[in-house]
Amino acid sequence: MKLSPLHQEFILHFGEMGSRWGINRTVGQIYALLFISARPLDADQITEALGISRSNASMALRELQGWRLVRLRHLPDSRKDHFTTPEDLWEIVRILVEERKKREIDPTLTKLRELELQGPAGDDYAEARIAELRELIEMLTGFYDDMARLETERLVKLMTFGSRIAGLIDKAGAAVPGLIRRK
Amino acid sequence: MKLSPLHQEFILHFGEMGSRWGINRTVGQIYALLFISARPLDADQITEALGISRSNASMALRELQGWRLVRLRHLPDSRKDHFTTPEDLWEIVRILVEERKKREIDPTLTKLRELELQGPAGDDYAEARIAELRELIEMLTGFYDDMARLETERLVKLMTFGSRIAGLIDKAGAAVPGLIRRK
DNA sequence: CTGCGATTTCAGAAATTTCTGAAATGTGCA
DNA sequence: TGCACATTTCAGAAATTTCTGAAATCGCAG
Repeated sequence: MKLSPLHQEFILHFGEMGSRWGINRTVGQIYALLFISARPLDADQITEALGISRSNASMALRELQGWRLVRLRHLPDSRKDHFTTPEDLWEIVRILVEERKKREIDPTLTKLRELELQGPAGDDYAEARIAELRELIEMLTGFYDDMARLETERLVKLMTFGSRIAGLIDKAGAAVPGLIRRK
Repeated sequence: MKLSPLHQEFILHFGEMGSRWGINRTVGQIYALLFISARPLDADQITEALGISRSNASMALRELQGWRLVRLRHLPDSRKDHFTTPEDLWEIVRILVEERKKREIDPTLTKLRELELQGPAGDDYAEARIAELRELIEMLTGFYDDMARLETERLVKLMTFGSRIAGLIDKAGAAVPGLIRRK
């Protein structure tokens, strides 16, 4: 399992970016390796390709599975576990956004609601700011939920259509009064 | 500068979330403190409120300014630097998305283009995968650029309108053939 | 200039995260 | 059941990140 220069560079890049993406180098590298591998790899192949310990690979793979970015696959000829990334890039995008939302946004939304539930604390500015932030997050996650419900083809159309949507919305919004509520 | 329980909880939460958001605890806490403060604070007030060293505050504030999430403000009565967060939450969202794009996505897009430029490396699968990924990122960032260009009011309308957009798109897309290209 | 308060820099300490090797546990086939 | 291989766990080592205190630098009022 020697890596071509292309693989090398791609994998090293993902390793380096890992810390910015909130994963560690090994996790990033394994994901990259699986992403550009035509067929599922087992843990020993990964271990050898990346020059890491078997236990490190095991933990990183577990984390990637926790993110649903890597899947276990049992090949008929081997008793080892083999791993792959989902083929469909749009599926990967959906998973990534959903998982990041779960880890980075939902806990804060919950906390903000808790704080509001605790009632007035005698600091109007802070309370207003917290309420405002909660409302914003609710709007953004609401929009995300709507988009997530669309099938991929429509999503692609929508994105390709880009800013021309804005024009449509003005018309449509005007045609459906009461629909538009501004913060 | 003693903090109310509300402030305490809010600030501690942002500190804890920091690691998930790719910033450290101090940076998260300072941002939280400034976010719910009705008026600008100077570095010593921050230092005292959070129980951190002056130098730590200095470095964290520098990082927050690098993110454009905190601004320097000179108060007429004091020669100390004072700090605030932008008032407008939508502005904050725009800044956050833009900065994260810059740090988390742009370097990878650049790298993918580099790899493609290096020409065929004899691994069709990997090359196809890389091209596919690059195209996807281009589509997503292109859509982001379009949305970022909209003024806030239109953006809010669009988000509120939610998935009903999809219906519009189908009609609009049909009316503009050649516009829709599916990967 | 000079002096003083404010700020930044930076080397090392402290804390946290990542990684390893060894031991424990799991799995299924003979 | 027992064996052979596969995987996971986990305590400590290694690496990295964060934080501090002291010293250096800045900036401006007198």
